[in-house]
Amino acid sequence: MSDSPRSGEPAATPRIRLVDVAREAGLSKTTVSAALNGTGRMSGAVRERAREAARRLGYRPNATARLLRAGHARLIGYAVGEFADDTGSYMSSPYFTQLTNATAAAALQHGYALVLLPSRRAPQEWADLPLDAAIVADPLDDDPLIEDFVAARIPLFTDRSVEGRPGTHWVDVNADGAVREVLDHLREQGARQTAVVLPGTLTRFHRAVADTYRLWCAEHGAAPLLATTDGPGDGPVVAAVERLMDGPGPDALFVVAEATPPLVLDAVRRSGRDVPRDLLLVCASEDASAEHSRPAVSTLSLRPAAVAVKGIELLMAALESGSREPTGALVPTVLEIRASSVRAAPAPPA
Amino acid sequence: MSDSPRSGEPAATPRIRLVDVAREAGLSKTTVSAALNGTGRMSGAVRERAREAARRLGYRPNATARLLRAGHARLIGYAVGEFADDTGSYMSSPYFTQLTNATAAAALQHGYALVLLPSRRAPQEWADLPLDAAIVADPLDDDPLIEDFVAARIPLFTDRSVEGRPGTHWVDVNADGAVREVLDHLREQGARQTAVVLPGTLTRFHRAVADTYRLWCAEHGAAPLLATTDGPGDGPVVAAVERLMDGPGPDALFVVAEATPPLVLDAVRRSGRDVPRDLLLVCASEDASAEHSRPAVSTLSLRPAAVAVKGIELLMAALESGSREPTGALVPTVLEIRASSVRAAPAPPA
DNA sequence: TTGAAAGCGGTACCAA
DNA sequence: TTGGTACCGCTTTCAA
Repeated sequence: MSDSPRSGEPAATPRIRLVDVAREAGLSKTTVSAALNGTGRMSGAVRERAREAARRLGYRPNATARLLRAGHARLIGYAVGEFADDTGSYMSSPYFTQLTNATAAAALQHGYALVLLPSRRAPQEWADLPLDAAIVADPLDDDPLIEDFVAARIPLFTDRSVEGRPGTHWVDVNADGAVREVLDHLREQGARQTAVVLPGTLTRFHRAVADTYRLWCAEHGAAPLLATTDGPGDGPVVAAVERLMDGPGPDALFVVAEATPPLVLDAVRRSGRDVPRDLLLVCASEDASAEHSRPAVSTLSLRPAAVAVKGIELLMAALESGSREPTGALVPTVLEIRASSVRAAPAPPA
Repeated sequence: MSDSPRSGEPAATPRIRLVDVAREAGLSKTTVSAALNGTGRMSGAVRERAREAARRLGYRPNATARLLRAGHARLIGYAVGEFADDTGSYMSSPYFTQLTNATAAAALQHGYALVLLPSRRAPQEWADLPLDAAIVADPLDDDPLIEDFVAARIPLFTDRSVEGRPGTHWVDVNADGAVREVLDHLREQGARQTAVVLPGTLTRFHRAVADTYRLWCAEHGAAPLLATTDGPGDGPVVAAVERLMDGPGPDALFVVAEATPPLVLDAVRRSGRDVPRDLLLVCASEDASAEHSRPAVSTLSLRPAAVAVKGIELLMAALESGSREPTGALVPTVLEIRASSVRAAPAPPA
């Protein structure tokens, strides 16, 4: 119940403080502090004496006290859609895994560490954490978390939905360009009709994809064919593909809902179609398994790592300048063309 | 360069402190603090006056100062093998993704947040963070990170390699039981020889698997057939499986190296074998795609979520009692038997 | 019911 | 070169 070592416990050795070291070394707090931090000017002998005493006592500076003095904790809060939810449907996706990894790496490189936040459950649960900034990946519409951070005037990095608000910084994927690149590519490979599979619950990105898809179809006089999944995960996507393949169907498929590419390939094949002969396939996915299936599956990478790096860059600039001027950037996607979307596979040389 | 608002910047509004609110409300720090925290005894009018002033000024308590007073930050450092490395080969595995998720969720449930740490690069980089405890998932042999935490007397949760050291807590997967369960299952299904695919670089877990495998083979008079991958990721595993399938080969396969199950299935099929007729297959994997392939792939789950929950439990117990008494626990695995490892699939009823 | 003052554990400014 | 002391911002004890 109490923090004081009054209870009848194993009495976790009351932590050694700077004063203890100073007393042991017969020096003052100031001198010992300077000695250990390598600052100040003093004889090598004194410095060594202080260090020796610290070592002997097993002294560890109290990080919180330092932070209080420093005025910042170099800590960035990080929240993702369903993150830290037992279901974890989102975080099992390679996109978010890579985004999280890359964000942590980029932040660390700048001397900041990421704190994993509960995304929805309890609001303001981060209030006790000394956050210098926050990141909300894949925010909901009118995400309360975003409102919280903005209200707290904590520099925030998230998607374009915050564009223009002071203290916010956005990075988004160029959905429009991505969709056009994929559809153009498939058309060049001879596709007459490209069907698209989207998740049932649309994020900003998915809405943009749907819009551009319809637009592109109108521009090219093609009939849009849009399938929607019943939920997240491989199962619903496979089911949607099977539904799409049931009947004459399209001659190209662009699966945007996240799924394991080899599984999509299998689903198409079960309909009796050959890929790429009867159907061209592109998946929006960061899953490395795409390049190891036969045929290898063409993928559209949303480049989570690039999003992370750019976002951290914007955040760092804001943190260093202290400016609340909003900034933002669009990150281009990358289309990796593999065998699954190339109609005329030339005979391999030799 | 400087923290003081001296530079010619947009002068990020000097943060509102408790004293500012007190002055605004015409009260003392003490009273305002009590009012905002809902502690102390005071007239509703005064409390409201304090709150109103805080709201008007947009007051946000300084988390660091609170922590200093509280004596703990409720922060747990978290490091994984190659985590926060641009390569990210490890973290792209569902095992670590789920382990991380579940750990964060469990910690959060106890009021602690996870801080993502750089695993190898710079030692002691966490020294500036007010960590109450640390977690090292998948430590290296004689991991320097572990030595650091132990030396710093920070309660640590990792694998069994630390067994018995004060202040450490371990949770491990029951590798021995897992291997026996899988091999027995395959044997019951008629397998005469089960080959095993392991990663090239063996972790504690993989070494235990190899040992038990050899032992089991000796006990059952079977010839061990062990293949090793050239590196992490799907590619090398697929290559290893292809090598194994080249020739007469075994009649069952237990893939322990992490790979996308449908890809393994495909690799086996390319050798002309049918699964499960010609070859029974079990993969050690947390990948959900296993249940959506045709046939669905049997998996051995190492239960990262259970490991996380148990580990956090041990850590919390230690943190609450202040005891440095080492603790530990073994978590059982789960074998999900699906079509890929059941030889005689009975005709479905009706 | 309210407030003054003493810390929490360091760091940094000066004076000696 | 070294040490005294104020201070980071908040909570808490205790006296008024």
